[in-house]
Amino acid sequence: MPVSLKDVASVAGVSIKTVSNVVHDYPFVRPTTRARVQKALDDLGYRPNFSARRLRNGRSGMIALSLPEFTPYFSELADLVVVAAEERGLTVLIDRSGGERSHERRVAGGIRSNLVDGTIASPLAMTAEDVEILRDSHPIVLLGERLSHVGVDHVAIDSVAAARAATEHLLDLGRNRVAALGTARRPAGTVALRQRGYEHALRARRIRPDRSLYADVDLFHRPDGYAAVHRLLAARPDVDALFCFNDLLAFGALRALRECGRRVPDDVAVVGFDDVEECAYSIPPLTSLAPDKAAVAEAAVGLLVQRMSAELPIEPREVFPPYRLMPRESTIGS
Amino acid sequence: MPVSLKDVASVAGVSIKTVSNVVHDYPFVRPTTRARVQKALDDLGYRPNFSARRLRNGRSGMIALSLPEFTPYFSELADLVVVAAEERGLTVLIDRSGGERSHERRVAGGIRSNLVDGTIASPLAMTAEDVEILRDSHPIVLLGERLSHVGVDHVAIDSVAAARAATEHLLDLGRNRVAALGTARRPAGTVALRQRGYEHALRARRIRPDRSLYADVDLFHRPDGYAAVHRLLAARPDVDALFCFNDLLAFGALRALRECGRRVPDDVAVVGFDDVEECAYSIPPLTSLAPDKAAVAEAAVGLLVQRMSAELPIEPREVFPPYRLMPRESTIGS
DNA sequence: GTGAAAGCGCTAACAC
DNA sequence: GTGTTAGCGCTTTCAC
Repeated sequence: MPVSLKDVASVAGVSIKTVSNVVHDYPFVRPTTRARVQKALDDLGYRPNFSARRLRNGRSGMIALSLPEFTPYFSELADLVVVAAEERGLTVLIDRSGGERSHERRVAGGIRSNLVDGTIASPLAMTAEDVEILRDSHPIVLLGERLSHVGVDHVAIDSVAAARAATEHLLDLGRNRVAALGTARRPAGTVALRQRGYEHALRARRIRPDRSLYADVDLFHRPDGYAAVHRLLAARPDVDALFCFNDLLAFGALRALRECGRRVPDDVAVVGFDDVEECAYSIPPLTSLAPDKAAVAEAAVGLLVQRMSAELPIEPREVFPPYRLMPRESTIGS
Repeated sequence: MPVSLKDVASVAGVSIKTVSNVVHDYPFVRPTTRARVQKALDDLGYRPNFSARRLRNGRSGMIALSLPEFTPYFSELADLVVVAAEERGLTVLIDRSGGERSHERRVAGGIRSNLVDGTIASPLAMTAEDVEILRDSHPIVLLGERLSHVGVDHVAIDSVAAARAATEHLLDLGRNRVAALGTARRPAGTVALRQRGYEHALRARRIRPDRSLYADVDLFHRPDGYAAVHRLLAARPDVDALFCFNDLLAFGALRALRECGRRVPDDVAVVGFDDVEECAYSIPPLTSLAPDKAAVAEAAVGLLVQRMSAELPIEPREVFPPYRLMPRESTIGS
């Protein structure tokens, strides 16, 4: 049975305002009154009604974090976003969009816009137009590079440079048949950028990108990496290195390589992307391109908070958090 | 700029009620009126204010899912809970408690109680008393066995029987120095139950549980399994099997075993618990006790929905979803 | 078919 | 120091 301020007020024999004052630690309340009200509060088990509060003052103190799914990378990121938000007194409402455009749209600016004060979204399927519509009505910060230049705040590492660094690490090892795992028939967003970085690295060494070394996938999960590497090895048994566009693909790849009798890194060196915790425990441990996830989370929350509390419109900003390569045994042996 | 029903009404030249009727697809609205209102709705970009709606009709259509952290098991479970809830038209607000008691209490029945219609919580630190206080004021369903018999709905596989089955699998393989990885100085909750299942299995084969085969941990993460197995091997180099209380511990264990030159499963067979996706991709793939996670999620949401919509108080119920052992190469070779 | 108005619980401006 | 009151946006009788 919900208890309202009014209930407490009548029990304590004071007005609703006095109860409100006590609840909000308003200093100018006579100590005896305060004690009496506090007792009534405790006895009745009063708890503020957030909907009413939000309706009244227009803020909920909550932000939404919309993620396609709870894979390791997004889980680790969510953890950090929650922490960063808590430091600012904000509660995070986490939403799993399933990568569906309709859901992403709804979440980002629609249904929730009157529930949360702002949204951090990692869109998979949302289009630039979707975002355009939303951004004026609701503070929003985008994670990942898919919709760059769309006029909203943006947080993502420089994917091209990072992919290039990962590929160069393999080339520096003397490998010259480096495959790219995670490409797509019609590359877009993140995939396109990582592919570009890979190609830049090759070209800088005067190596011609070779279509037969591109392993396409539908999703970025372990089974996709597994299946793609089996196909790749059938077509190009001479491959000597693998740049995987994320770690899950790499884990699937490690398994496929092992099944095909390839030693890692002796026969094939493997680099992943994201540096999820699992990298340190795979066999062999996976060298991975590590985005500074804490910096990503911090930047996203920071930008969003600024935007939420801004009086005037803010120019869209772009933040590129740092990254670094974490070398492990999948490339440098043990 | 938020648009209210009133705004739409004045633009469409009708009353607020008519707009509401259109928004709610109330059938008895003259088509011409409906069209005019719909146009105003679209032009102004009306979106309902959820706080107001909730304030008015007492329900938010949201449930909270409170998890200690976003580890693989909880992430997979969260995915399934979101899906199960969506099927019932509910939105899930996911909360990361960090395993802190104060946070768990707040979430479970406190701060959020007026924001969500019910809560599914997987408590790590919450005590029985905490739950007692909350359960009458707020629909709640608990995941995991830690607080059994506390008078609230409960969903958890039979941990004792499941742990026993996992241990028996190792014994059936002819191993007789089976260590338990994941025990604690002061076993409680899940740990106590899994330990008991392990001991039951041993005793049924007339094997005396041996303290030196208990590998204690602080947390259930990969590094804890890794460190504990290094200690275990130092003390008991003759161990020939490992029952790990969760998969992450097992992944840490696999790595430690490999570093110590133990072959899996030839020298040491390893069983995990939870059957997270990673099991199929570890090297070797990990045999694991697989709770039916979809059934857990389904049961949790189902119980909660019943409770939320109940007129009369419901007796606390306990649901034990099925589980099964998923044999893989970490015990049965390849 | 549509309109007017009360009231959900809260906050804040304004009285006293 | 404390009380009164308007009104946030919505739903829902109850009139018309």
